[in-house]
Amino acid sequence: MPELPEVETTRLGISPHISQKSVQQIIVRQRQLRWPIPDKLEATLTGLTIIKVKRRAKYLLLETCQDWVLMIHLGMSGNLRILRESEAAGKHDHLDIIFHDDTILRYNDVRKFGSVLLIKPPLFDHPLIKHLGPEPLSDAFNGQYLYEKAQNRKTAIKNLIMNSHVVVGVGNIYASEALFQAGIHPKKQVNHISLQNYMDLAKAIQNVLQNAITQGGTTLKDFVNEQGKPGYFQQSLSVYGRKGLACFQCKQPIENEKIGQRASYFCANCQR
DNA sequence: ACTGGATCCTGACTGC
DNA sequence: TGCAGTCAGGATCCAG
Repeated sequence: MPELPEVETTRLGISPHISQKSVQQIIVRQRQLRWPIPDKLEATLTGLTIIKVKRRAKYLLLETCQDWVLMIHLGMSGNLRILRESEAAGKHDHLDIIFHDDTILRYNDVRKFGSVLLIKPPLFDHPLIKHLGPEPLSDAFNGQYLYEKAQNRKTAIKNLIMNSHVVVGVGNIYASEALFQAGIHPKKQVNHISLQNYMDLAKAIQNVLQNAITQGGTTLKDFVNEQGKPGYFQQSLSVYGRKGLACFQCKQPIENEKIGQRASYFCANCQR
């Protein structure tokens, strides 16, 4: 399930195959995703050239030569692949974008939680982007920032860092991993955490995400890159999915509890 | 303004 | 073997 590293891996993977190419044809097989694929997509995008593939949070932004941007979210089970030649569409292959040189960008999403939308700049005004927090790997995100965001709240720390209005791109897996790395219990109330702990946590989040990007995304569920190949990050997970197994630091069993409706993994001994 | 819960969907897995 | 129930998970929406 794509988190920020998977989306970035996808961006880096598809960009060289579709940049500076013009759209020749679009095939939509299923319009009903998180939001319906707009009816005007085919007429609007056909003939336009993709200039650049950018990313904001977990949204991929395909900028065109005109005033349109194709905004793609992979939801939880979505993936984009590059095909060199036509290949029979599978059950959940909802969209093909075919370029003038026959390269195909194919969108697949089993659970249909993703979205494909057409938007106009300025992007920061778009309702889905307007209220997003800073990118975790940017200078705007640091311990001081997190500390300030926490002051008037009472929620559990794991909920805070997974809130995309606070910071984007930290999903369920990497939230558990970062909290373990920082030695903070996922249920700890956000206004009871010191500035020093927030500085450690911000660093841990950046460290976990950067490592995952370097390694090409996690393959824990069904993530595949632009070539349909899995990532390799799962070997590096310290707590996620390790319920009952020995903590790598202290050998106590890893615990599993629901926090904010999400499965959470932690070491009650190392994380306080 | 903030919080927790419900919600969208399908496939994998568990238990009877 | 079959069937029902549970779970996974991003992010929005809604009610309190």
